[in-house]
Amino acid sequence: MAMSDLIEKFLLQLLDEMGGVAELQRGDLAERFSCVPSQINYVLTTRFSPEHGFLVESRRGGGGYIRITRVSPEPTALLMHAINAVGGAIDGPSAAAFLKNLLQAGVLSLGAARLIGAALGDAALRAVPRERRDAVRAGILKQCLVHTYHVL
Amino acid sequence: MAMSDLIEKFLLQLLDEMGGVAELQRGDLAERFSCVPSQINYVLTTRFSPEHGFLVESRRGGGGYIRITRVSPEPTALLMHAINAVGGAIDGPSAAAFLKNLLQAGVLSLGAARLIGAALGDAALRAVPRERRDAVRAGILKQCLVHTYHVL
DNA sequence: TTTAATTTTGACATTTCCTGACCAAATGGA
DNA sequence: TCCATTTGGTCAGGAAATGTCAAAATTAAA
Repeated sequence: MAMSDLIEKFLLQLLDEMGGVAELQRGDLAERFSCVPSQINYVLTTRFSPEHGFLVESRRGGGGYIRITRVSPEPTALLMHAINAVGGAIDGPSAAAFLKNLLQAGVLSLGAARLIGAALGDAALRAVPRERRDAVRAGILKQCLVHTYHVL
Repeated sequence: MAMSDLIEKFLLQLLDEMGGVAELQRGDLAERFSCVPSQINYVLTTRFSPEHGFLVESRRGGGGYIRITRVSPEPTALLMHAINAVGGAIDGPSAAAFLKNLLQAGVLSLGAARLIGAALGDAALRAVPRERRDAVRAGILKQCLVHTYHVL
């Protein structure tokens, strides 16, 4: 088993114990495994990338740190599925359910979900005749999701 | 956690307790944290800059002071004005200009501005007859801004 | 056995933090 | 007025972290 695998395993276990967020110092970890610090970067980029469902933040200088956060894996797949599932019309409650799901899956931030919710509400669509609102709502929702997909 | 972070935290809490304005003496604060006075300046410039939403005033000499003021109430006024200015209908370019202004004023994040832009675009409103799009757009934009106002 | 992919290492760059020496302004008393 | 005292400001440099990149070593695949 390569050293990178050991480091990965260590970090995964740490993440489990810490409930999804682990904060550490690169030098410490490197010392613990008797390797050069830059090897930690290698492990982070190859095994803790966003595609693998992790977010890595860091800060340099005195008191610097590296923070690894477990996020939902494969947001793009979920988004694609959601976009296809919206269809040509969608009523308010269904749209709200969609947003709630994507929020809980971590694909949308709370702020984004609420913002889209505001754009989809009946208050926002007052200028649209009732019988056409579901179609308009679908168009807006889809476009917002497509936008989110592109931003990801 | 670096000392600068501790000082920042202390000041933020003080600002909360004081309702947005904190007045203090550089030497006192430095002594409290056992650091050199210039470290206070470092914290102020790196964490309480105007971009971060703070105003820092000071005076030297006997009875000198440093006053930190939270200047986030500004965005709410801008938002109110914008909401009132939208009116009952708004075309695409005008809406884009609105968003750009609010973005530059720091009222909207880049992500939020783009998201609203996506919800307002012709692609999202293709289910709406052209002659009614400006009215629908105004409704959505207004509702998004109202939502942002409530979140602030 | 070759060839390609992955891992490991180290030199160098960049960012952030902390300190201290020196500078500038306001105050107050002689 | 003059000057000593009391504040805060500025700047440069060292220290403490992380980031980058490419070459060397190893391992896996054809």
